[in-house]
Amino acid sequence: MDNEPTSTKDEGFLSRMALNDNKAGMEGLDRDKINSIIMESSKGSKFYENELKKDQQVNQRIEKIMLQKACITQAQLKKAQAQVEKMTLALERSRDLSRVIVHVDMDAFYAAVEMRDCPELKTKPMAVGSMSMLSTSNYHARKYGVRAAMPGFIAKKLCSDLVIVPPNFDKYRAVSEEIREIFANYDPHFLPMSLDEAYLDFTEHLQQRQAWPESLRTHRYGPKTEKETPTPKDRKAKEEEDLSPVLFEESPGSPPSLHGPKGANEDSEFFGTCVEEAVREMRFRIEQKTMLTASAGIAPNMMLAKVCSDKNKPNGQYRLPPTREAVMDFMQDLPVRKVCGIGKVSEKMLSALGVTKCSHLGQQMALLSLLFSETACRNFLEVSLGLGSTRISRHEERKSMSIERTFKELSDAAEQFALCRELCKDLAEDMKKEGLKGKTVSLKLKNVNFEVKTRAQTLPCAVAEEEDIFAVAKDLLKTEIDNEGPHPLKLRLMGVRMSAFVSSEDKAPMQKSILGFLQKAEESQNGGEPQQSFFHRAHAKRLQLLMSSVNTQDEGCGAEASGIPSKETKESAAALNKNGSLVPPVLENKGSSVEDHPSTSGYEAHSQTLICPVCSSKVETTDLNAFNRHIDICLNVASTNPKKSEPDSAHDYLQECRELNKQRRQSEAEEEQPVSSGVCPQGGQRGGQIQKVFLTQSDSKPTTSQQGQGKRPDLVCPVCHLTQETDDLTVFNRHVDLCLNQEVLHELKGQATFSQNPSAVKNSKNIASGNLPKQVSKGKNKRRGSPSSLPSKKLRSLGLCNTIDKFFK
DNA sequence: GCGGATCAC
DNA sequence: TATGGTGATCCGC
Repeated sequence: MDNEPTSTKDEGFLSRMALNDNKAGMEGLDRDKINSIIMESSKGSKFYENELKKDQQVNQRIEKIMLQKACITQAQLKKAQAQVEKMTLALERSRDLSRVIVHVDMDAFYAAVEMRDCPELKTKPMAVGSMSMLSTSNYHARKYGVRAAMPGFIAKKLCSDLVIVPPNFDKYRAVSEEIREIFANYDPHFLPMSLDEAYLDFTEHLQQRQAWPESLRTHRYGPKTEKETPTPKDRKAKEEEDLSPVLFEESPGSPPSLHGPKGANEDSEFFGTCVEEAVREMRFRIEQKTMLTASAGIAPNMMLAKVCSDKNKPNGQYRLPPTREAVMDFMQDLPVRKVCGIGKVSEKMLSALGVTKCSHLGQQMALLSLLFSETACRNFLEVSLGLGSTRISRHEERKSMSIERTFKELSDAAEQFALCRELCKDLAEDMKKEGLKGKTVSLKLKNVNFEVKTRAQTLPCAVAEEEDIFAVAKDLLKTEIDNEGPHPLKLRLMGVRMSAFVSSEDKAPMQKSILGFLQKAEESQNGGEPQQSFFHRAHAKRLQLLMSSVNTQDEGCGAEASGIPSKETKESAAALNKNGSLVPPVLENKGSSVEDHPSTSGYEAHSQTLICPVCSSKVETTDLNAFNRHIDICLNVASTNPKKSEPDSAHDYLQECRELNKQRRQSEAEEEQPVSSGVCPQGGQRGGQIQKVFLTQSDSKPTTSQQGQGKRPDLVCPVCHLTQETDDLTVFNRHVDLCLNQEVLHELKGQATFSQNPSAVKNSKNIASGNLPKQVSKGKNKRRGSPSSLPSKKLRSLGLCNTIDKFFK
């Protein structure tokens, strides 16, 4: 192995460095020449060296599995094969071909938008990005091997005429909104994967469509299309002729043009009732509205639809018939790399085992099941059978939020701390915008050799304030700096991430009006202090639970902005250099630790007085446990609500409170600190406990005795906006419940009605996925388990059967 | 829970 | 001159 001819190694390494012709528009170009240019441009750079290193690591992984493979006995293989067959049968039985899933993907999206808005670009090879990194390129540039994720300076070597346009994400977002409006007409619950990509379930639409008159299936040419804007702002007129030919002079696999002279009418186009016609119609409308083209794949599940959308790109579509035969046929020669979730590394590892096509996966399943993890194998088997998710579900709550920046070498510790603080500040802002609080803070560092390191710490309770985040990140950074000994850390990237969010509450932006309302009520209760109280949070949580069915401003997934901010970041780094006003944190850090920061010296509530949300009386304790007990007593009702009241989170909360109090007592017990920022850091947790106050319908608290607290202001229902003649929260809650429920019911009914009428579908797109008919989407629609997992340790220690048993269980 | 790695966009 | 940012997941500790 060590003396392998270098050519072999280079070849392997190419799979990492070189151009991958996986993307559309890369057919028939001089690969060797392109690759040699890429390699020449990279050779000797730190980046290149690091890639080489990573590639060697992959090679070692491969060596390992090859060794394991050599140890596998016939008996093991035979047993595995039997299991595979059993599993295959089970999967086969569960095969569902009844859904019509569509994956839509805009063609060279960013580049296409720029070309649309700047006609001179249309004839030129161009890309969006910077000299450091390109986001995407047009098809003209792709002929030279210029592609997304390639540094601009290398792209320039491949194509000296290349025009590089800086990205304009606001514009792309706006266009994305336009296409999403169209998506919603076909599936109000469509799943956006990024600005330019989405999955749609056409099944329902097609059922309705069968009964539609032709008029509903006729769409006019012109940028307006949507009935709401019959304005004659015909920007199209001028550019019509150079529109579609411009982007793609020759669209290789394109089916009949969208502009087929099908319609009798010159200025409109008819569409049939079948899937292909419906999808063609959707793409037509996208093009008329945005002057941009899209490609689509139609298949019985998401995995297949995604592959299909690539088949006739650009400006084309491909339908895979919903029969087992067609599916298996389709998978037969499909390269594994085409499947979402199988990347460069997995491809290489599989390739070492002779697996390059999806059919090989099926053939080698027994072997694979002995070499890869359960998760990976399950995925392999499903892929080999052409199975995938048949139900589209919107993403759940986000699990992390982060910010990172790349810059020119940064070695000065003071500057590093200053940068770290800046990142924490920005992150805290973002967290607040979404009302998030997290317990885990991670610091990410990349040194000038491109080596990446992450360090994390989990707090006993959730935080969101800049100071709290920084206190942790700073310590993590300090440790790394110290570890580097006398040498400085030479960084090229720093990032901060928050995760382990406590709950979904406090999604303030979704319901400003209600929160505003609550804020008011609460301020008066707290004597005007704009402090987030239990009252506030519990209300917010409860209302949100109810409102979540009405509100789906789910932005879908992140990863929408693959920004190329190198310029910006360099500037900001430079600014940091100059910014003498920043206290050099390294000094203040000397010998310091968390204790230096009052805001983090204890995570407990510092308030000396806590107000019970039920009886509104002051509870003289800082012990959250005691306080909770008080509330429990106040409540004195069984939480009978069957709705998921997140008992876990309540449990966690109590646990943490215990932990906190223990810590507090253990540490300097007498050191009483003032309230830090007015917001109790762990407040986010409380919803779990408090929420039952408001979720409990049978909650027949006699009086809640706010009377003693002075007159509560008039309570105005945030739904019906009527003042309620009561100051009893329980009564008021019941009223809001009724109002909300009615509204939800109304919305639901509305949807049922609207769905008969295509023009109104849009109106119902705000029905939350939470109200979808129960969908047991078995897999996440996201990336499926990384199939590239190393063979499990169990296997390495020869316990081969262990894994496979679990896998087939 | 942590850290490295892979993957998608 | 020069190789990104964000989020998710998996695996082995």
